[in-house]
Amino acid sequence: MEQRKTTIADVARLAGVGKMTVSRFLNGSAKVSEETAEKVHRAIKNLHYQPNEIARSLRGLNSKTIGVIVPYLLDPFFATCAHAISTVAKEQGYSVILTTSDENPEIEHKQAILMLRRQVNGLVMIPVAGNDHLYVGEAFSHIPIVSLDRPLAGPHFDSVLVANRAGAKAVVEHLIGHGHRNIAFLGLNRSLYAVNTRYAGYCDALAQSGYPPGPYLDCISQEKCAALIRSQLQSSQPPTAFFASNNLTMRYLLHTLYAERVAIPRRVAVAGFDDIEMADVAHPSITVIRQPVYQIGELAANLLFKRISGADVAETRNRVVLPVELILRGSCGCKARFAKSASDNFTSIVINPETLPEQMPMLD
Amino acid sequence: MEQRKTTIADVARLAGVGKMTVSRFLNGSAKVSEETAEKVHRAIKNLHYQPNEIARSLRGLNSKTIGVIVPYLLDPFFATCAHAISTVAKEQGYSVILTTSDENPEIEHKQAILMLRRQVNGLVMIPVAGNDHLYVGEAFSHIPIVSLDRPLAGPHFDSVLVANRAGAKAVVEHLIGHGHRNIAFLGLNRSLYAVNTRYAGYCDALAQSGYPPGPYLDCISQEKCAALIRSQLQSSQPPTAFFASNNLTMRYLLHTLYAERVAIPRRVAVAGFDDIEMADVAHPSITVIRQPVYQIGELAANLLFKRISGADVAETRNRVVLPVELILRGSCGCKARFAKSASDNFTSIVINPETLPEQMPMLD
DNA sequence: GATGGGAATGGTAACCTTATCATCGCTAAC
DNA sequence: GTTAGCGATGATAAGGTTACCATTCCCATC
Repeated sequence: MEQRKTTIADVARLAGVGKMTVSRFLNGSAKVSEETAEKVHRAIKNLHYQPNEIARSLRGLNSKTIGVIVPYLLDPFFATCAHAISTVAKEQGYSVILTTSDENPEIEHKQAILMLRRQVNGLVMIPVAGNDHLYVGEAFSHIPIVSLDRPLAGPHFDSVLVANRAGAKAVVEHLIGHGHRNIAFLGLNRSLYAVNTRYAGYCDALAQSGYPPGPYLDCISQEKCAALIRSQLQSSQPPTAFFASNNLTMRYLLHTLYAERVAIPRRVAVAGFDDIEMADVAHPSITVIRQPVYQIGELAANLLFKRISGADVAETRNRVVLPVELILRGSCGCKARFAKSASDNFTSIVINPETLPEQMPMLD
Repeated sequence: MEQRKTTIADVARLAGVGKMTVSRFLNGSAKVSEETAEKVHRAIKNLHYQPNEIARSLRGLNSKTIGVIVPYLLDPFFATCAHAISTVAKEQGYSVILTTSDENPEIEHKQAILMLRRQVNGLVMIPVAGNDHLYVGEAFSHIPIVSLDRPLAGPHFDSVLVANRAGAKAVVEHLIGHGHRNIAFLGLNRSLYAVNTRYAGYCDALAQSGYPPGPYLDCISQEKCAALIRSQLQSSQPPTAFFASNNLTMRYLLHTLYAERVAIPRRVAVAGFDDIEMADVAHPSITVIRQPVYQIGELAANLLFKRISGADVAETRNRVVLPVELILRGSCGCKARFAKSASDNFTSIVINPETLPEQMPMLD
């Protein structure tokens, strides 16, 4: 017995007014007399009427919806971005259609098109690595997109990035300052923008001191990564420091070093890019580059809504590169200490991008 | 120059056929001749036509959309659930409208109603603590809801929970087995279902051995929590073990103990509910109850789609209580060792809920 | 040759809302 | 007393799609 939903017509009938009057009452788009308003209000209450946003979207120009595509929600970095975007959207009265691409170009493409069909007013995405994203230029020719964490080509697309290269350079410089010159790099797939850009910064720092790059450990899986680290430790010229280029590789690294009972930082020093949960309570605490994760998502969302409102936004694309922080803790060889509170950032050095935009291998 | 979007009528005109033929071609709802299909296909390609899902939803009975409400995405537990739900929805061809309630009843209410207005076919939610949720019974009288992590009252609502009480009891029993009898409990707001239920299990275990409950530390903030722990340590009868009832309190606990240089497990033993990232590489590794987080989300989504498909689901409500695992690592006093790989679960004991449903303070 | 029936296709209405224009009643101004 | 103007309200159409029914055409059947 699937009864029909109550509509604005039902309300109008019960209140003894026209549909338009009800609509006006709901949207406040024009004045309704005190008396009529009362009648309509009562009718709405009695019928438990809820306006149909679908019909509203169809009629109007605005679905009040944005799409969000992230690779995963399992990674705290992505989850935090998604949270920030969701929060901004809520404040703006927009709903979020969220999906995960699983770092798979086909899924991403399919989901992006689906969002288009759902008439989203804009899209915030972390584009899948190694995809050319030609389709977005075609399909989203009239709908703004903001990418974050990774650049995205397109005439009216904005990107929010961080000082990957400068940050990596700074932390590796710091390791060099501690006397290290054979520093291993833990990375993932080379097609990942962040890894690649950070690798460049790592090379910058070494080159600046006249050293060659150390070994590049491609951490496809935890097992593979552990094996690579172990073989490095047993080589004739073992690295004296490891630089993990993101939170995942840091986890692999620590896992392996703890399991092998390698003393940090006595035998090998450790530093990473991307702060990880527990980095401050690890033993020793971990020196990292911290990204302003929440702000990245927040800024991306704000840029999108600026485009959506169509205000005074130039037709040129924006690329914002945010500074990062070097958080000096114990694993690099610095004197370790424990934070007194969550907001105590240890020794923190702000790293600004050298240049805007970064002179980095980019996809466009 | 905002050109009108191309519609099914444009396609029909260009292909020289009726709208219905195009619709049939798109949906495969009826046969279309080879020749016509070809014409329509070409027209769609030429015009870059994309069907309007909004219009489709308005006409049909099905928006192919579900709503998801979680308190935060910053907590890995919630993020993992959201990821699982998103994945299932994707497989089912559904889109997800996701929002965060920020553990705020008013936001939750508002967002739930908004989803209703957007004609979602179902809702998966982690209900805000301490809210009676009377409104969902009214508003969602014809739309299925599945709650997870926390129970939700309602005639056609399902819930997915875990063996909170039995799990907490098991891990506290284990601590007692190590000789502890003064065990402090780290909790959050008492209105949180999980905390409350786990506290009951903690009391069960102590009572079973004839011991009174230890101090309840209400960890409102990291600072507050640290202060409470410190004062406990300095009391005349300091606890010899700490039980952290969720991942957040565990983080606070470890942070404080490390900062205070308290030897684990020599001076105090530690165990928790909810596995945390890095628990296996912490120093020592942390004994916890692990919840099947991803499966919770997955199961919740599957239950929802069973309701949506309206198949052979009885009108009675389901309450599923999943088993948890006791992962014995070093912090409880057991002989520590390191996992060889991500899938190596150390010593793991499956804890089944004693009874179904749990005999716990529930909201209905 | 007439008829029945199935396959392919088209026309129309409906989904629910809001923009637009029209209407009505009233007051203010001449 | 007429009219302009304004405020409140209503009728209609449009937004893009699909369910439903009608139509057309052709072949098989008697």
